[in-house]
Amino acid sequence: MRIVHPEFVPDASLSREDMESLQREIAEAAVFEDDLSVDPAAVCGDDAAATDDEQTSLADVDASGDADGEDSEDDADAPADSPLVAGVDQSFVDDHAVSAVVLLRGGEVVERAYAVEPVEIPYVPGLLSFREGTAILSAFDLLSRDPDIALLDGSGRIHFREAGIATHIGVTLDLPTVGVAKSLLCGTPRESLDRKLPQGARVAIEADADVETAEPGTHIGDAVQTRQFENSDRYVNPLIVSPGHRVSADTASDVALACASGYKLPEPTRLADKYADDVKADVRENL
DNA sequence: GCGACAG
DNA sequence: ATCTTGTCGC
Repeated sequence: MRIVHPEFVPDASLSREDMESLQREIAEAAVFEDDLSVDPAAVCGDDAAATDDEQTSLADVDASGDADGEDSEDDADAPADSPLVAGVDQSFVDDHAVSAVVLLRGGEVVERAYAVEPVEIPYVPGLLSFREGTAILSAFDLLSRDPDIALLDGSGRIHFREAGIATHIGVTLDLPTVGVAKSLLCGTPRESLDRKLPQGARVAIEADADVETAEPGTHIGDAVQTRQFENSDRYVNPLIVSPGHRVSADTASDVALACASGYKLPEPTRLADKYADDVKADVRENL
């Protein structure tokens, strides 16, 4: 898909100082309120408007792609009107980042693409998008159509400068995005997360002194329990969900929960994670 | 100097 | 993220 804001494209050659100032600009351009073209409740297929046919595609998806793999399948027919949801995740092979994007419509995978780009800088908390952003944008460029919304691994607004990877990519592409992280980068939960939360529960995360661009107390995201053990003493840790761009904190969590399918990770992100991992084998050779 | 932080 | 055995639970 097309880059709407070239000035925000992540540049790993920038100084840490310039990266941070760019993030402040991105945060100001970001919209942390709903501006979606779709109904959050219908994002991941069957719901109230439950359709009909269901088939967990397994042998319909193939593979292709090289230093910039791609492969599109136009079969799966889910409600043609339901939103196109993208799941994005990265894996690494030597000094290269593999970004995988999976497109779902009504719960069915309709297209996948992945891109491989050399990693330029090490991982630095708060600057993740400058390390993985190039690969992500390359993968998005291979898609044959534009998603209505995308779920990315990592934070969005829950970030020191409210410009996590989901926000950076969302603003650059002017695409509604949701950040889905497995742990909290910053901010303070309104309630302790050290206890077993029931399935579907959400605990607000508010800005604290670590979030330098927001007034303390601002609702910047939620800890969301997308999955939980029922008859056990053990428990699953909640996911940390936050707005990337053009979605509110509540809607971001609604989307994550609507895409929950029995696993901790929402289906889009879960499938992208698996795809990114599967692709690693093929990528190792073409290097 | 100490603390501290997505993937 | 990545490297890996065993273990728990449905």
